[in-house]
Amino acid sequence: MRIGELARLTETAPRLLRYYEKQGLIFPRREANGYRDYDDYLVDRVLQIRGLLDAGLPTRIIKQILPCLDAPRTIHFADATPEMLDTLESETERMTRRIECLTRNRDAIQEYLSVVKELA
Amino acid sequence: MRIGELARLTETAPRLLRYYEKQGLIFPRREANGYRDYDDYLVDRVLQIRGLLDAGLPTRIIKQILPCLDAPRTIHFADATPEMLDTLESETERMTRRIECLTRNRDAIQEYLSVVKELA
DNA sequence: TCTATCGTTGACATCGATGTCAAGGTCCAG
DNA sequence: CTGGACCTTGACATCGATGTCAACGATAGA
Repeated sequence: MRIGELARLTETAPRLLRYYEKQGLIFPRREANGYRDYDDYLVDRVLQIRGLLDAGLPTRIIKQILPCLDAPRTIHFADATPEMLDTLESETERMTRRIECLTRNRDAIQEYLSVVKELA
Repeated sequence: MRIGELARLTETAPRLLRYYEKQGLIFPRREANGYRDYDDYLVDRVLQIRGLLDAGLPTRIIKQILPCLDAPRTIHFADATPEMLDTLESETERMTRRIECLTRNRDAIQEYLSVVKELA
């Protein structure tokens, strides 16, 4: 599919799809006329990228994470340098801390909301 | 305490403590000489702010969230306008989506790491 | 008192994600 | 063949969080 369709399917501006490509997150093929040609699986890919971005991860890290999440699961040994494994390990720790912080605060807000509603 | 000590305790540059103040997240008193004077409880406050920022929330939202999380719990009815309750509700939904996305991807990375380690 | 260290404000720079616009090529429907 | 919709690249702008620097005042220890 072309960039416009992917943009509609993922609610992502074409500008950003090109940006994600420049950051090395997606690699569309090209039609003979130069137009980008996106495979269907890139819909999920882009949604995942948006989710991770929204969750606070920078494209630099997402780029390292994505190859590990490909389905069907292919273990990319070539990519699995010790430094990258370290990066991934410390990144999962950061993600866990984020999850805890988000959960704690979300629960506190929800409790606040429920108290306010009860008193209404 | 003064800004330098708070900076050490929270590992946050003084520049940012002033920035958070300008964004309306903290309100230190002033000494007679103009120096900012931070209460002890602001250590936790700043750590919470950093956690929320790191979790992807903008200061604009954090500013609305913080008053709901004060301990001892004081329900600020004056602040609890319907619009703000709406904001908080939709923000908790966003936080839940973030948590799910982070959890899903973290688990996938951890599984990848465990597989790679097993094969090592 | 001198000096190092810390504090103040304000301006300007940077960085990543995103918006916007210009100039031009492609494609298709009328 | 023409007009509108879509694509290309590239430049420049914006926005929030953060870094850095300048010019200056306050503090504290030798």
